[in-house]
Amino acid sequence: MDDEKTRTRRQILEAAAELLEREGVQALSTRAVAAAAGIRAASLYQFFGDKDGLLSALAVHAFDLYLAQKRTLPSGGDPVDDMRRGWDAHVDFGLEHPAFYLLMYGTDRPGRRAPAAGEARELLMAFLRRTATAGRLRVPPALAADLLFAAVTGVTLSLIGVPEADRDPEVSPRMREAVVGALTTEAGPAPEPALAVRALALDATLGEADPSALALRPVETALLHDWLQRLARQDEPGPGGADRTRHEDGPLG
Amino acid sequence: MDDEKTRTRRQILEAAAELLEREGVQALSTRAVAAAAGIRAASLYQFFGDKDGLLSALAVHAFDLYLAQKRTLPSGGDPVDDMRRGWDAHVDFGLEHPAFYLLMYGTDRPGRRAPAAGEARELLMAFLRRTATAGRLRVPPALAADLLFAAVTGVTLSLIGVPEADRDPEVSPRMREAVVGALTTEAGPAPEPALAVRALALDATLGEADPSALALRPVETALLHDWLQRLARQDEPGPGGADRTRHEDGPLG
DNA sequence: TGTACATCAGTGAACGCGCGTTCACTGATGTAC
DNA sequence: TGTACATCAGTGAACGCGCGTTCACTGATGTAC
Repeated sequence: MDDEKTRTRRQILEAAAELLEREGVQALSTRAVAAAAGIRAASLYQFFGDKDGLLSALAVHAFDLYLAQKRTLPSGGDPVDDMRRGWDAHVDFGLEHPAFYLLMYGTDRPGRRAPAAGEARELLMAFLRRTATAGRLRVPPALAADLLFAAVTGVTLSLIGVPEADRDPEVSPRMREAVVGALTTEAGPAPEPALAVRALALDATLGEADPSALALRPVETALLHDWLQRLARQDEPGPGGADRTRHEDGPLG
Repeated sequence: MDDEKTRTRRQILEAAAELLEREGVQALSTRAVAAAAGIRAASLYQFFGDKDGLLSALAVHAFDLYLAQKRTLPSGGDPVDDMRRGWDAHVDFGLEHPAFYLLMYGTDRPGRRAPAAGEARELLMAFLRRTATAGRLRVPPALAADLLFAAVTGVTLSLIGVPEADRDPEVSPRMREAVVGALTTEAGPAPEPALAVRALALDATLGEADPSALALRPVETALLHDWLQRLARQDEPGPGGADRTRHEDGPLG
């Protein structure tokens, strides 16, 4: 019986998803979703509480699809290659399911991000911490996550906004390489890793260690984290060697 | 009398703009806008035809503000520095006027971009063609425009979605430098400009020349344009020298 | 200068619509004796 | 096995609301004679 209810719930969500992809977000009235699912609008309230609950459940459903697709990616050992694959998978998902993507990452209501987006970010952060531990990250994982997020959603949303025939297929790969190049270091035993990279790798490793097993007291560890992050931000070689000094203290930084 | 009508129209738009910034897009009902402007909802139909006309006029108004702010930027001669200043002005505008920005670049209705956005892109393209003529662009202007647009809107929208206190001030400058580095070449008389840069500079200069003054026939000129663009895309030094070969033929390109 | 008329921006009231939501109910299913 | 009862998913109808839009009208303004 409970199984049956779960199954009905899933069927409603699948009908709503189909409607969403076919006619867009604004076609998702309670009546339209109910009709698509073959029930009455009033019945939705037993499953989802109210319309917001329905939309949230739909966003979770969308993230499930997204993460399921991502999970099929083979991990090729090299974290930077994994980053590229993750980028491409993200953009592909957005272009294959634009309505879902807009529900997940669109800007209807900024700040009111789907809660499931938090989980996706946590997965990204975990990946970036591992990358930092491997000494392949130039910047702190949180900053890398912000930059990757901004770049990949910017690319995907702008491609979605353009008719398929008019899309320049180079936009995504070029942005990907520009960002990957700015965030990561070369593979191999790095002939003399920079100070920042070493600080970051240590910081990430420290963060994963059991606090009670460290030779430092908590307050000392916290201070060390702070110092390492400051070192990490201090001297990273910029991509392409562009002159950044004149702009580092602009209105945003 | 016509002046007076124009003035009233402007006052309605300013009231609508204030309402938009104060309460968001969805507060913009015809009744609410009319009340804010001190008139009746029915009167709006004399000025704007219908609600869509009001919103379009509001988007135009927003772009006017945006371009007015951009026009105050001093041009420092160097096109790459101008590109940086333009980036910062864009992000600043978005963070100062988030509701306007969402109306202009948000993703409520992908594809249904405000027509005024086309003018803004044309300004960007003109700037990028000049940059290419100066031999400072690594890629064709249209591709550069796509990349700049995707990156700067991605950064701005993602910053808008985060509470002001939680924003990392490094996100925008770092993305800016990554993209500027990927799109442009170093200043100075470039000790041996790459083939791509020379091809692009020639292509841009050709595009600005009077066709009848050229020694080539139209069909020859068109073919030359094509060849130059192919050369331009063939060998650009990637930022940071990241290994791109394995990914160039991915699902997107 | 004064009067009759035309113009038209703006009004007030109402229309019909789709929406989210509520609620008493029905009828099938499961349970207790 | 049979009967009476409890449960509850789903129903049908209605509620009130805010919305975009329409339209006959008003009254101030400008114009022609």
